[in-house]
Amino acid sequence: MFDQFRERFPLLNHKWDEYIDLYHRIEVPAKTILLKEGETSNKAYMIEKGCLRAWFYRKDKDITFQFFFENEGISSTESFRKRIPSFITIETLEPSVLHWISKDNLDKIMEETMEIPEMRKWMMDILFERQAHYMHQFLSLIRDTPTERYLSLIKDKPHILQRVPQQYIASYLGITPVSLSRIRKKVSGH
Amino acid sequence: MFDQFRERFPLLNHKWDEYIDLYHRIEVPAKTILLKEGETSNKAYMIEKGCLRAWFYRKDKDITFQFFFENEGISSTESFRKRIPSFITIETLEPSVLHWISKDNLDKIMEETMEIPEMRKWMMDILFERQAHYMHQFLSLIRDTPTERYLSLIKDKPHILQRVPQQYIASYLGITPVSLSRIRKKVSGH
DNA sequence: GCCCTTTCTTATCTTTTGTTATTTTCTTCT
DNA sequence: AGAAGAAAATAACAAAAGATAAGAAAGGGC
Repeated sequence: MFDQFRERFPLLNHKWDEYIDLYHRIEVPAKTILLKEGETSNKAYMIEKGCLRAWFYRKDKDITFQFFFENEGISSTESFRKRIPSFITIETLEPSVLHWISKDNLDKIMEETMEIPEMRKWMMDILFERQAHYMHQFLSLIRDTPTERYLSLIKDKPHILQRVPQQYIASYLGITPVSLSRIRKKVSGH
Repeated sequence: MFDQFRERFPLLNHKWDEYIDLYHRIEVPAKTILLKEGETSNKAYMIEKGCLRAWFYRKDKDITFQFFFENEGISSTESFRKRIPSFITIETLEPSVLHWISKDNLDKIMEETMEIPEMRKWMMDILFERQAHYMHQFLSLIRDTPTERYLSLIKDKPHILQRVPQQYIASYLGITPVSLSRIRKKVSGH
């Protein structure tokens, strides 16, 4: 799962071995909570296999605000970065295979690799992409109707619909499960 | 306006002079369009005085998705970074004093300063903060009602309400001007 | 395969928002 | 200051979404 990095950058191979050794592989069942709202995150995860969601409570309902799949990284960004309590819970939706690394070790990797211009550029790209991702999410909410957002989801991220229970998708779209069910009926040719 | 940077970082003073010379000061009236939807951005701006908004068309209505004030930087991020057409228009709301720099020059500054660990850390912080900003915007839209969002705006960013016409705030909240007017009436004690 | 639990759908009613049009208030410009 | 234009408030109606409850469908565990 880390071969993509190894191939991509001209860092000496043994350095990659060293870094990859700092990751720990774990297998966990569905509905495993990796980080609880209020706790301070000190692990970042890479997903080898499976699917996770990040969510939080709001008036005794849970609101999902992001899904994660294979080859993506996941952490409670602000909590992990600033060592403050997380406002989200991270939970597996399927049995998953994950690789985690501690904050201290990741910081160490960062410090070293950020000296290398190429790695730096790569890191910046990732940060800009993530910023753009959230910006477009925000934009879609002020611009589109729930029906339009559902249709975009079908078009752009069909894998989410296939693997994630509908109730979680509803809150991700900013609506109730009942409303999503109505929209689904409407768009499937009344 | 650049003194904040000069004081903050131990870069030799003459380096700052050199960088600051790459900025051009301009004074523009209200409703000046600095970048038009579809054009490729090659300038980034710093705001010395005034107030701007970023917006785009949607079904012949304009939708505002961000406001900018004194001491903030503004550009069509993706357009500027990737040299692709911008999907937003940038426009002054008040007569403003701005400082702009070309992409080439800013790239040059970046390349040099990113070698310095302290500057790098600062840059990373900025990128993370911006990511967190959009994330929270997104979150607020799937979590809160328009009324709640309006109340947060009063509480957290009262300066926006004081300086920006209501119709623009409405689309920023994801609702119509009529609806915002109703909400205002409701929360001001029926 | 069967039971139990969870998830999804459907129905009804209430509340909120959108739409369109009109009136009132506020700005701006000469 | 006064006129013209822009912005905001209001009204009336339509459309959409929330809340709650009940029944149908699906999925997991044994």
